[in-house]
Amino acid sequence: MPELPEVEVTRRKVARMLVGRRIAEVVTTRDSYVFLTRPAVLAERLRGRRVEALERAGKYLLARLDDGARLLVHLGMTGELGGDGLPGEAHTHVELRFADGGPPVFFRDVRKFGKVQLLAAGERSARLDRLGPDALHARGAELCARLVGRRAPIKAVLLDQSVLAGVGNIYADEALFEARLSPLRPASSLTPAECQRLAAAVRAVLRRSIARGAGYREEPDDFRVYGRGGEPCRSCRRPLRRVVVAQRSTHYCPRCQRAGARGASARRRE
DNA sequence: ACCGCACCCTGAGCGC
DNA sequence: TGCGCTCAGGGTGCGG
Repeated sequence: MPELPEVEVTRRKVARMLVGRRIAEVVTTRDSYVFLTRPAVLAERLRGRRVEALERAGKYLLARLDDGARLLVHLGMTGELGGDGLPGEAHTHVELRFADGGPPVFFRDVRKFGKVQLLAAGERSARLDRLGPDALHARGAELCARLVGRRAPIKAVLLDQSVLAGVGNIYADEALFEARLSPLRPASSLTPAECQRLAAAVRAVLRRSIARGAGYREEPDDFRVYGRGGEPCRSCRRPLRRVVVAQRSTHYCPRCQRAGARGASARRRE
């Protein structure tokens, strides 16, 4: 579930309970899909380390440790990081206990699509290296450059983390609506002006969501098109459409987001 | 290099 | 109540 806004809100919240504290003990469940670093190794290397900072790269969280190592966490679809978990609660995979005796921090993930990995000091991560520019600071020219040669629908390409890191299914739909671009447009057909519009829309929808405190508690009303197939468009009142693009549900207004945004009607006005 | 698809895992909601 | 089905906001890896 978490896209960039949820991850950023989590980062800000968890930074307060993590940064500056020394890890005394690590409790994990048995090895599973979520552990890119074996639980025993993770526990051994984290013990005694102090957390210097909690950073975000796209949808990844990175806890920087005092020995230069980094703890990488991805929340997948259902991952949660926080201090309000119960020890031994189902789906809790990691519990960090601290030397100060204060409240522990938990990593939970029902579906186990999340990931935990310890990167040694200076160790590179192919996952991180793959990421494009952070979507929160998307720039039109950068976006445009990455759409060259991409014939897939712009919606599908926006989900590619090497294009813009952090955009997921919800905010891809929201940004395309805001930019008045059809999700079905071949990515490479976007003009520089449209790339600018889209980059600005991506930044805007992400920032608004962070400001609202993005999360599961978000009001359905906060989304303009996502999950609203069949409902009237807020702009033109005609029904929104739900289609499947890149195996993901995709919501848009066929009238406000025309496939030929640079089509006949747009050209006629020029 | 790009694209579509299968797959990873669990729970919620729905029709019967 | 229970069963079987579909769906879910993540990413990777494969073959074409």
